[in-house]
Amino acid sequence: MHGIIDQLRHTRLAKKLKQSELGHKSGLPQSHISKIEQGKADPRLSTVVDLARLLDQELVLVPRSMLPAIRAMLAGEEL
Amino acid sequence: MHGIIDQLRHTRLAKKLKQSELGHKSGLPQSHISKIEQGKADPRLSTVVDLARLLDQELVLVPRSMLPAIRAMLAGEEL
DNA sequence: GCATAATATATGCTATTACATATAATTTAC
DNA sequence: GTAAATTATATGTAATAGCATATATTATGC
Repeated sequence: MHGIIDQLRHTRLAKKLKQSELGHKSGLPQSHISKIEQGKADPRLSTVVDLARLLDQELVLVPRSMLPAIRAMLAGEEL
Repeated sequence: MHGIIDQLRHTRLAKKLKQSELGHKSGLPQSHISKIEQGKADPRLSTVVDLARLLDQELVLVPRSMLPAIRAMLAGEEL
């Protein structure tokens, strides 16, 4: 689970956004963003979807068997 | 958000699993599975990740720009 | 070093989820 | 049609997320 949260945090940093800015956009207090990013809160699915979208990301459900192919695709995009 | 939940429900049906079976595997009561599947509860991220894994699925965070490519890939897999 | 910026921690309250259990309603199979 | 299977709804409790606000701590920039 905290793989997704770590990725969200990584993306926030890459976009040079502060926790307080993301909090403001999402309606959550900066302190709660901090808790979520540190794995100290288990956020609701809707909260994670909202945060992801604010960072131009989407949560997708995929068959586990396709994970390698999808990861390869994402890795290629990063280059 | 309920796109993911709908997909989970669809996957459960495709695997011919009952709500009570999924509930038992996940430690959640069948009644709560029902609520989640109907969008009447906003489950925690960890709950959704657990349910997904029990159905051989994974939640993945992807750049929105890559959604079409990933969806195309997933569609290909279904054939 | 110091001021400022940013994040982490604390406290408190409300609403909701998670979970238990029971039962009502619907669907399925014969 | 009816019984059995399955899902939906109800009630209750405990734990926690969401949210507000404040402040402590750490990081950054000069």
